[in-house]
Amino acid sequence: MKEFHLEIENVRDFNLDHIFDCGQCFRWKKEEDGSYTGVITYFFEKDWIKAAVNVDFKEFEGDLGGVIKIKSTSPISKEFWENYLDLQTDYGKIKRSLSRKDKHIRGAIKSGEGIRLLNQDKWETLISFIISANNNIPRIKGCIESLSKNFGESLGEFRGEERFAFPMPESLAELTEDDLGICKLGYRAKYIIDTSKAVADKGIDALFLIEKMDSEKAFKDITSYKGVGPKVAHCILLFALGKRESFPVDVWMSKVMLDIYGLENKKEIETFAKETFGKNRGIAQQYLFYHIREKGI
DNA sequence: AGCCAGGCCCAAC
DNA sequence: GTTGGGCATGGC
Repeated sequence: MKEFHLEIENVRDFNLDHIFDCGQCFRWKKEEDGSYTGVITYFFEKDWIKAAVNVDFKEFEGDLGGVIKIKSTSPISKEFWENYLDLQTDYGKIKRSLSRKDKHIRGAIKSGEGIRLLNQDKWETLISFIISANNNIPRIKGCIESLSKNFGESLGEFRGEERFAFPMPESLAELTEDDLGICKLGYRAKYIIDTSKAVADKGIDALFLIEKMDSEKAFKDITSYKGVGPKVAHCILLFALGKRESFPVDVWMSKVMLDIYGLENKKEIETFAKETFGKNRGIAQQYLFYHIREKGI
């Protein structure tokens, strides 16, 4: 099969393990050589991109940044990757700003210093985080792979495995709960069917409209989909709808915020985060999430 | 066995 | 508007 190659140079504040293993995405898998292989299913500039992809990163000595090397089964523009990998954002500046707050966030930033918040596909992220509710990350990954294998388009073999795109809204919308049984989604199956019908019905454009709304209105809109409560909504807003002021609080965040700052409940946590970390508190959240999962308490 | 996981829905206050 | 029970599945 033909492979398309692309390189992006002069990249800083970038670490594949931190980016792909910090809980924001579920379809990237580490290879033995340290690169990551995954599948991109993305509605970008009025069309679906579907490709199996391998991403590698070589960092230069000293302070010279590094180069991202991308191989994919179909051609994908540099503009796509700059947006997807959030390369236009100056993370050095954000980290310096957050670091002024206290030693705790400084420590968290140090353990996940190469984190970048991806700008992910809206549809895939919506369904993925419905699956994430009251679930654990390895099983979430399994459910998403199963959905793709059973109901997504085959992209052929890439690096020794047949790869599958994430299913289209119309494909999931026509399924019954019985059909979804093989994916072991549990009680989330009916939420996924309901939400898929809504998206297939309203069109993918409805998700793009949310991106343009202010956070409060966007939150109200996204929580109208079945299976999307406050926490899942914040994840989708943060990871796919450009709302870096979203601050998801799950059981891990509750643990770390209690441990570090002594905050007992969700309302306290949200108020503190807004006052302390400001408009980029979603990025601060991701450093903290990575930190607690990496180091434990 | 029982507890937990990037919680949500819905009925009952 | 807030609270609490019920909920599929698999790992530990």
